[in-house]
Amino acid sequence: MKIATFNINGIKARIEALPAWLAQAKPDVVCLQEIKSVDEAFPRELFQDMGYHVETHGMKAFNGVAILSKLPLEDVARGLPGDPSDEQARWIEATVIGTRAIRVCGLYLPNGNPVPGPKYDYKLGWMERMHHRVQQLLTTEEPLVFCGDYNVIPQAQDAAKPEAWINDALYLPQSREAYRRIVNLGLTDAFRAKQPAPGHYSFWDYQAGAWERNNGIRIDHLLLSAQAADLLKDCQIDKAVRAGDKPSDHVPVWIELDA
DNA sequence: ATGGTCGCAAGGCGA
Repeated sequence: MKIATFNINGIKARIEALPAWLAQAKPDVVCLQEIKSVDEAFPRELFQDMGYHVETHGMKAFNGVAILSKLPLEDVARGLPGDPSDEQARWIEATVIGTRAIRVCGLYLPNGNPVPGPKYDYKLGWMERMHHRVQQLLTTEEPLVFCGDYNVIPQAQDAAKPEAWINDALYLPQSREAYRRIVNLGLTDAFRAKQPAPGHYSFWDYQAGAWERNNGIRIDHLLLSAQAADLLKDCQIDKAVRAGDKPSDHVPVWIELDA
């Protein structure tokens, strides 16, 4: 089973590039972030016609996540538990029914800039809520995949210019510590496990020729529970997508599971 | 230190 994560930065802007990538990469499951659309405006028929079940958790203009799956989805849940006042659409879960059931969580973790301020406080609070949700799900002992745009650069080797990020919410020690606390619940960073060499990125800013200079960062991650990590066969970044027509500033990252 | 570029949606915010 091939499971991908892709921050598309707006479904309207990616209405051609996303189907083109799906047709070429043929993932079984895709978690999308920043659909920037309400559920009613999401072009679900386009993806249904390509053989995907479509579950969205959108909102007007910003954020928004979705899961596309060629396999049936069960027990869909929307929103990260722990704060009923949180109206931002950043979390969706579903169980994918393949040869075995896999719980897939698609997430769009808050950016957190500028620091300090309420946006950074929201990021850290959101990460604490995610820590709690991961703890809860781990008790099920199901294979779990937590994938999405984490807006965290885990280590210096995950940035072309780590020194440029030292005061940024994506790389501050507190951000990386909160990320590490989640990983240390017992999750495996699929890409790091399969591609230990530095210099692989999933995001290049639109500004200042970041792509042309390969000034990237790795912030899109697939974290696997032990039961899912046992099934891990491969993990790749589809870097070439960034050089395509009208690209997102992120590229897809995917895993192949023996399931 | 600043500005640089996109997307959404129709002015400015978010990244």
